[in-house]
Amino acid sequence: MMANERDEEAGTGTLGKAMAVLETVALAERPMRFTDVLAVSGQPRGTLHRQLSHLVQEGLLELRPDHAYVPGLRLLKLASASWARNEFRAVAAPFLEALHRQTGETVHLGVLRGREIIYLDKVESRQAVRMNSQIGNASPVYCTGVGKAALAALDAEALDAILSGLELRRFTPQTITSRAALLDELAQIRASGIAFDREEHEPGIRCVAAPVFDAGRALVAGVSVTGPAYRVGEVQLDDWAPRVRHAAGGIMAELSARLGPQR
Amino acid sequence: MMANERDEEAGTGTLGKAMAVLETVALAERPMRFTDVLAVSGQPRGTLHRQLSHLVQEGLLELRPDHAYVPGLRLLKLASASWARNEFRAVAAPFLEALHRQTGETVHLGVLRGREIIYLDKVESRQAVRMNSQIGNASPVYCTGVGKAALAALDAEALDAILSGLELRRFTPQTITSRAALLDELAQIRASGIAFDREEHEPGIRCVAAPVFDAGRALVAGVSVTGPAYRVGEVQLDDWAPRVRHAAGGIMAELSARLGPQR
DNA sequence: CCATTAATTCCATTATTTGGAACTGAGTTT
DNA sequence: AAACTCAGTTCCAAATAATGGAATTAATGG
Repeated sequence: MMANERDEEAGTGTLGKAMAVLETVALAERPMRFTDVLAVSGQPRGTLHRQLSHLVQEGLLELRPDHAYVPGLRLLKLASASWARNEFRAVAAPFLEALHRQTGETVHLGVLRGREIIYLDKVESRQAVRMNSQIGNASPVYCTGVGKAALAALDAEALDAILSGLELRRFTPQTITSRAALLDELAQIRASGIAFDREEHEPGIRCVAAPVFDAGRALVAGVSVTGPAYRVGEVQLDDWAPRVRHAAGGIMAELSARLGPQR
Repeated sequence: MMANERDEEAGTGTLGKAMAVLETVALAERPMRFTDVLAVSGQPRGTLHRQLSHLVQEGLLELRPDHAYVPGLRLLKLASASWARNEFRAVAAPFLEALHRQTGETVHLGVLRGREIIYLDKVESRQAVRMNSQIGNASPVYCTGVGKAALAALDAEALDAILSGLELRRFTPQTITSRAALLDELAQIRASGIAFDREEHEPGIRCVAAPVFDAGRALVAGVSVTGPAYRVGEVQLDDWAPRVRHAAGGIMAELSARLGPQR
């Protein structure tokens, strides 16, 4: 109960510890003050204080006049470059747009990182929600379309490494919360090449996804079309499935064509 | 000529050096290999190699099979949180949208960070360019509307600190490249509360901007409306100026109302 | 296959981080 | 007003991690 406080990487080395502190603060729901960080970081006062000071000095955090630490702008600058120059994203973009044109709904591209899905890109259905709040967002693997698609592309060993110790938290009544049921589902996804999310993560949100992977680049990802349940029925999802699979196939083909040869 | 290779922060401390390396790689136009980084980092082989390894281990960089270092996904995750939880952005968002509705053109919110403007948000004119490629982007202060607006909000001392040693590189025939001319321009902006960018940064792009600042929060920023020269004449810019100034005023009022009291 | 360049590993030296404790200063209670 | 509390900051000897020159191994290409 207290062992998995920072279960991803345990923050080894000076940089690792600094990043652990940064992540704690940056991902916190609300601004944290020194004592708040101290409570969860498990580090001595002096040490933590210096780490925070260094992070502030580097522009990764900002210290507001009211002593609250908030994420700094340097992160944005770095991430912007990281996004703009991401080759995988660039290769996939036209396929995402095509898929959006065909379906009219929101299209996502998500990559597996550790035990999470990170959304790399999206094409919005309209500008309703207005922003790529989603890009860079981390979501669970086991209850999102993209996540399950990505899991299905893994070999047994890699899959086990991710699932072992992963808590299958319930988000909605449909969330898969048993390991056995998840493995069944993944087998089905492997067979059909298609993953569905039937309101398993957010109530009222459905989605069809297909895996995208590339052994040479050790890349495991997924594409999906997402829509509100009132507009997108299960029949509609089935109908879109081939297009989603086709887009995924196109991305993979393009990947090996564009990036493979020169490997 | 070789002194200002890393002129912003000189990367002191272990974290600072690591960040300097990260920035070098993340902001590079193209993927860098070990030797490429070595050439510009000015550090011994062993040292640099370990630093890069640590960055890879932390997910801030990725090492591709072809030995090229590329920005890692963890940056996106951190930046996404940083963006989503930024209070200033949240306060400004409705004003940006109003400005977009009034003008129909692209609206930007940019913040001064060091000697650069970092774009915090934008509302696109249409989905032509499709993505917030701009968000997190760093642009020069002296030849963008938002940048000049922000500079005009600074006191003499702060302004001097930024301008001293800043190279006024020419981007277009209209770029202001003399310090004196820039100071004149800033005086004019201070007087009128409005900054123009008359194709000074990118040919064919014009913009009106107004400063947004808050002494209490040590925040210096700007809002702008940007459009292509063929569609947006100088008369049009003049016409929009009051609205832009009004939006900037609204943001400042809201800032002190929402965040001021509880300081 | 050999020559050459690039990438990685090694390890004694050096610099930085560590962490317990003491200090400061603002706000609160007696 | 003095005593108390709590959050934040500073200090410094000991422990730890980073440094960097040189040797080793892997990749490239002629």
